[in-house]
Amino acid sequence: MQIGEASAASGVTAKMIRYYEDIGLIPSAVRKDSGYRLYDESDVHRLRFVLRARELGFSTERIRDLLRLWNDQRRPSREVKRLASERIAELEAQIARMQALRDTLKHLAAACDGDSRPHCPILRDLAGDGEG
Amino acid sequence: MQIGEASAASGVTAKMIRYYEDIGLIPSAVRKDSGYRLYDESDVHRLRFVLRARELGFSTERIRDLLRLWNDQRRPSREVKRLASERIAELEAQIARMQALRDTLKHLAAACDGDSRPHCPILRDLAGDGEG
DNA sequence: CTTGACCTTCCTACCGTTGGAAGGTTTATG
DNA sequence: CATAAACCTTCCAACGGTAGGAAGGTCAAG
Repeated sequence: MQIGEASAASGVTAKMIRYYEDIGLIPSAVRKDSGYRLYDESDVHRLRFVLRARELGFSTERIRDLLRLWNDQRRPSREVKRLASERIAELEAQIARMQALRDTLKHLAAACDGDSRPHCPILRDLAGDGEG
Repeated sequence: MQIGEASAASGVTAKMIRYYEDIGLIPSAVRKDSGYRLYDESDVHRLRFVLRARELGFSTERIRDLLRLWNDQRRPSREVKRLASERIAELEAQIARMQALRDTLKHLAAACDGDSRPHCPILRDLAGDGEG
């Protein structure tokens, strides 16, 4: 099948398939005489794997690792679990950071009247008026 | 003061100060005969405002809005509060998305033995083996 | 033979930030 | 006065991941 069909079957856009090939995340596709890329079911399977890993927020480099482990029949599941745990830790850290921002903004917003008058604790905070 | 001192006083790198000027987020700095940019306390104050807004994750365009409101003595605080509320909603959405990812990964990681054997529910999920 | 869907490569942009190269200016010191 | 070193200037490129478009080649059906 050509790239369009592989794209439809995998959910990865043709643009991204070419990009993934370009950066070496997936092997170079076989070409027809015309230069068109050709894919088979196993390529589509791999693209779906990449898509799912991206949906879970793994970076390109981590997906590279995951693909390598996927292809390695003798992998220790320990290594896969470690990558997942690292991703979980990243997510926890990001979540905590965002929750802190949200809480700060909520406090500020709660203190702001939100009417037609100019007085505003939000701007006051941004301006650092309560800092030193 | 020159850009280096303004940078140290505000916490915004000289690189970013030039960039903010370039995109019109802050006004063009006055120049010495040598071409060096010159700043005063109010410039530093504005840079700190921008830095704080960025720390809270506001986009450049939102910061543009916030600066405009900050400078407008007749602003309705309603508008500031609305921007903050929008940012809170963005954060809530991002947090929820990341929590969902984290939970999925936690379930998968919990089901993975993490030993020397190759069997791995995480790779199984990524490969979509349980999808159709 | 033409239409149109599909493909190719290459260049551009987004966002916010960082790095570096190549060169000019200012200040302090020998 | 010369020189070093700290500072500044502009310009160009990169990061990650994705998207858009231009200019052109290919292939099937009508």
